[in-house]
Amino acid sequence: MIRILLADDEHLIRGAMAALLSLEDDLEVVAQAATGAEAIATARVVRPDVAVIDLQMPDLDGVAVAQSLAVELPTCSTMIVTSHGRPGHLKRALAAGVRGFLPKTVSSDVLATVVRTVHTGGRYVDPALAAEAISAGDSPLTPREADVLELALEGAPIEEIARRASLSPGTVRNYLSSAVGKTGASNRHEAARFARAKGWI
Amino acid sequence: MIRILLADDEHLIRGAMAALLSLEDDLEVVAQAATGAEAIATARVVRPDVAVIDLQMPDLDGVAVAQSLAVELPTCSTMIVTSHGRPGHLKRALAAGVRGFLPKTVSSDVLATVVRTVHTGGRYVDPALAAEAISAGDSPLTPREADVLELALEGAPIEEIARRASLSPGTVRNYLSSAVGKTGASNRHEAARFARAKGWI
DNA sequence: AGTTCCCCATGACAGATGTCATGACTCTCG
DNA sequence: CGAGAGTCATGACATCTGTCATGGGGAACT
Repeated sequence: MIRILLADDEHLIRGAMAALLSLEDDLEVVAQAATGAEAIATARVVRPDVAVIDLQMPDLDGVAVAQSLAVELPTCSTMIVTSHGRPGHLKRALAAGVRGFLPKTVSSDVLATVVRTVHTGGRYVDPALAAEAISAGDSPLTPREADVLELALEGAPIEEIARRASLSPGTVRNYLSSAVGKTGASNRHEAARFARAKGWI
Repeated sequence: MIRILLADDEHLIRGAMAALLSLEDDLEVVAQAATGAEAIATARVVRPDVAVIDLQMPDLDGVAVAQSLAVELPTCSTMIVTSHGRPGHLKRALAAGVRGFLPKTVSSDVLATVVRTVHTGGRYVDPALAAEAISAGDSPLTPREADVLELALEGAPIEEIARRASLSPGTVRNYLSSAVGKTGASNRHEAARFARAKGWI
């Protein structure tokens, strides 16, 4: 019997997934959590075999949870399910030791299969997401450029970005200009959206 | 027995919700759809009592589906479930004749209860979303301002917005300036994000 | 030691953007 | 009808942004 921890902030989804996984004879949902912190705390106690974590949760990112679990419970395999699969997340997740990465568009059969796969030490990444990640390529942005571009995401004026990044406005403009060039965008806002879509920030 | 049509592009969620609803004795999921168009086509054939529609789907918006169903199948009550509850959607949904509006954070009990409520002609809107919608207030933007601001959302330069809206660049700048003033933002990008958050565009 | 890349900054310039004044046309409402 | 509001446009002005040249300092690699 594979003991599963399920974490998703959407109560409905979580309950439904639990119901669905429980239909399988060899799977058992032994704990549920609605936040990242809760997931970690619960995992410490119940020590599940597999943790199925939603990528987007109010507090801790699914990847952050996976990172903690990898350290604290090396015997527990972590897999992530997500609604919006951006390439960057996949890379970060794999780097954090996640063994399975699925969009929520897969069928329940696949989910159950992947739970078994990761439990036996295998890995599984959704082919479509993998292809997207490969096509997105590596980020051409330097760390600083990425920082600044991320602050630009909310549409703040350069003055504010400079303050928040503790840089001179001129430097911010240089970084942004460079980022705009690298992304092929026509202004920083477009560049920021593009980089976000690629998972670079 | 209440006959239900379930539409959600996320296969996993849809299957899970179906499993969950089927646990109830008086509910029966008679059809499922992965897109808006599919939902409408299927509904025409199976004529369900209640349609449970996800707000965000690849093709047609959940609200658009609700609108079609209200016309074609007046006997079918429509309710919408969503992950990201923005106030504007709620208003649009109610205007489209939707009888129930829920975030996916609710428990399955609530879902089942609301299905029964809307089936008997009642209405149900999640209290938290309702409060948010009220606090967001009505949009101060004129229709044209909203149009233009929406085009600005992607970060396009004014030149392109003007082309896409078939307006002169000067006019676009006037609308945007007005919108920026009304939202209290410091530039159009911030204004666009703000308006989006409020559900105005 | 030299090269290369990143970080940070400044200054200058052109073009994009935000703001304001102004005006014509249309529609609605009292 | 007149008032008010929305739509569309133009012109002028100040400011913001994007781009480019330039330079010092540090880290990494050859």
